[in-house]
Amino acid sequence: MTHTATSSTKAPSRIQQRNRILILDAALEVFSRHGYRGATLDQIAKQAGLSKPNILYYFGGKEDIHVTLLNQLMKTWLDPLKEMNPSGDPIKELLGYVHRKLDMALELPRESRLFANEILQGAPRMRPHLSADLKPLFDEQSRVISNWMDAGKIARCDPGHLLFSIWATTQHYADFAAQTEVLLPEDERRQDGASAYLDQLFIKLLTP
Amino acid sequence: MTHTATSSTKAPSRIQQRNRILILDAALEVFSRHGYRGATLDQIAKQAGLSKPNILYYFGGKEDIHVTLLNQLMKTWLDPLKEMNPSGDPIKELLGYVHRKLDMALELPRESRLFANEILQGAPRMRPHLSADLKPLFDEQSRVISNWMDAGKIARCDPGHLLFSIWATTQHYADFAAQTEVLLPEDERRQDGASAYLDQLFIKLLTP
DNA sequence: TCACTTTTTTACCATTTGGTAAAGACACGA
DNA sequence: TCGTGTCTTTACCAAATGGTAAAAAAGTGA
Repeated sequence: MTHTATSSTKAPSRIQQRNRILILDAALEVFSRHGYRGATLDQIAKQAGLSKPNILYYFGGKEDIHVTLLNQLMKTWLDPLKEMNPSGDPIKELLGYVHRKLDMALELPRESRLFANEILQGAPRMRPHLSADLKPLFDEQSRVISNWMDAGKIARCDPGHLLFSIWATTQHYADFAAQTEVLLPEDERRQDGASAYLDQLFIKLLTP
Repeated sequence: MTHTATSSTKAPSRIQQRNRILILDAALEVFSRHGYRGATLDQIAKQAGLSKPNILYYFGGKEDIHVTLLNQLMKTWLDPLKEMNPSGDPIKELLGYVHRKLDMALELPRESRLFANEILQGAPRMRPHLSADLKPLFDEQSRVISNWMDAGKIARCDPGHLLFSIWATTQHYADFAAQTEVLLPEDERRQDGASAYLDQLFIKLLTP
């Protein structure tokens, strides 16, 4: 067998685990900055502190690394949305979601940019995931929000566009950081500002 | 002289104008999809229907094309923000801005993606522009909004984050179109939905 | 310690990529 | 129709890129 690394037969060794993580971390850095086409194996290798052939010992190729990263991302990316509890207090649940999303954007900006890059490029490698994983969750949570509106617990608005606006406003702080860094003086750049503003924005929208 | 095309000496001929536009249009298509590093001159040449050396007859190189595109973009990109009138009705002015931005995102998605790509990559070629052109305008309009709040004409909130959220929500419809296409059924994908939702969102935020 | 497996390195390779040189084709006024 | 400047093509290049083969080195269990 060419390389055992590809998930198949037996348990991965200590060193295998370490290096795969090293590579994926380096790849995340590079792919999230330059997109799939713009990233090179040499960049990833250098960032990981390994040689290019060594990287190809652990992964089948450039695309394999990218796909692995995307699969991994899809899990963590959807988690905050799943945590929304239909029987909780609607406004609290939605604001909680906003905060989890904002925290994620600020703590995992590379993941956010990786996602943004993939979508910007037309989601060539991710569309199946979007249909299979995101779409059902999106529909389900849209229905939950709709039910809250029907029950008069929150003001009526389009649930889909509501979710879009939550994604847009939170991810903006990760994806457009290069812009906000220019526009906001350093002392105004803390999380508090964004967090307080988004609270205000969505509380006003949702309060009946 | 190697090529007269570089803006210097004399007036550009008919064919020169046509081909430069052809090239810039093709480059916009390619750069906006793949980012600077991911785009290739061959792709641009093919898209433009010209040979690669022919393209290099009109532009100094790959970077020259990208920079030209970015300069061009900066103008049209800032226009909607400039049109906000300090002595008009605040809510009407701000909603007008939201609509102009949304229209632009929907009519010029390639420009929006070009911008997003550049910022995602850390704005390596655009940071000077941001500081020189966007920052002053951002500060000025933030002050205008602040004054409206001081006068009690709109509810108080952070003007900077307000502008961020307008940018985020409107550009989302261009930059993340690949995602919304998966999530929204075709008949719900018209502009009306987004437009009505954003109206609601920002009216509620701004009404005192 | 020794055989055997896993990991890493060295040396390549074909293709792609940004870019150039120079010869041709073309337009157009005199 | 001819000459001169504009535009386009052909034929290249050196470097970068994704990837491979095979040998060398490092581990590892008996």
